Amino acid sequence: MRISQVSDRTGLPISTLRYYERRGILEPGRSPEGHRDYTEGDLAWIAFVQRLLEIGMPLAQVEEYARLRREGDSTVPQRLEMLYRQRRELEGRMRKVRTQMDFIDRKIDIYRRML
Amino acid sequence: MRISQVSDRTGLPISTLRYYERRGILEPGRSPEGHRDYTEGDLAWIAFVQRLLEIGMPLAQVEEYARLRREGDSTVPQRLEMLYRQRRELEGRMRKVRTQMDFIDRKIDIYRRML
DNA sequence: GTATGGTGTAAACCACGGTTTAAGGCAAAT
DNA sequence: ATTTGCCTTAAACCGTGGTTTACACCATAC
Repeated sequence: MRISQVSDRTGLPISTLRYYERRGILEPGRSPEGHRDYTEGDLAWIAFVQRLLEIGMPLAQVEEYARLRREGDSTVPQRLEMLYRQRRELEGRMRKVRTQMDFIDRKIDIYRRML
Repeated sequence: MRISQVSDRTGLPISTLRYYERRGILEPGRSPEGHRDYTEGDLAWIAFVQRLLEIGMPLAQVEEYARLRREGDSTVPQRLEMLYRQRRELEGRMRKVRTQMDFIDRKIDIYRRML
């Protein structure tokens, strides 16, 4: 599958697909003419990468994740550890949002009393 | 109070205090020599600005908030509306984090089964 | 044969919220 | 006297996650 199709199916701009490749996250095969040639497996991996980014994992960490993945199944424990770390990250974010909510609610209350 | 003390008490670098001033968020008085002279009221306002930024309000909106504040109590309803808007923003963020949490939990589960 | 569309590369550019540097000046403290 | 702390303006720089530009190549469509 060529890059424009991948762009259509993933919603990622072509430029971004090439950018991820520069960062070592993707490494599609090449057609005889030197064009990128993506497999369905590549597509699934891109979808996963999109999720990792959505949950706030920095690109550098996704890069590291990709590196581990290339090394094979023996690195599953490390990858799992990365996911756990990200989960803790999310827990922190959740707590933070709750604190912020409390703050804004108090402030809103003060303002309402002023009216 | 001079700028270095404000920097110490708020944790904001001097450069940032001057930057906020350029953006129209702060406007401390001046000493006879032309040095910035902050009051306790300024300090309280800076603390509030820090909270607004922490909860993810863009600097441009904080600027707008500051502008309203300068206009006096008649703008309290508009400011209240800004706070409501930010609260809705936070609600969205909360929902998002919950979705992300679900995703990562599912993925962790899959990986654990692989081991 | 030439126009169109897709591909390739490297490198500059973007938003955002600042931070840092440069270059010069004034006033109080040591 | 010289160090320290403040003042000014203007502009460059930072990280992050891309986006855009400039330029060329290749293959099919007309």
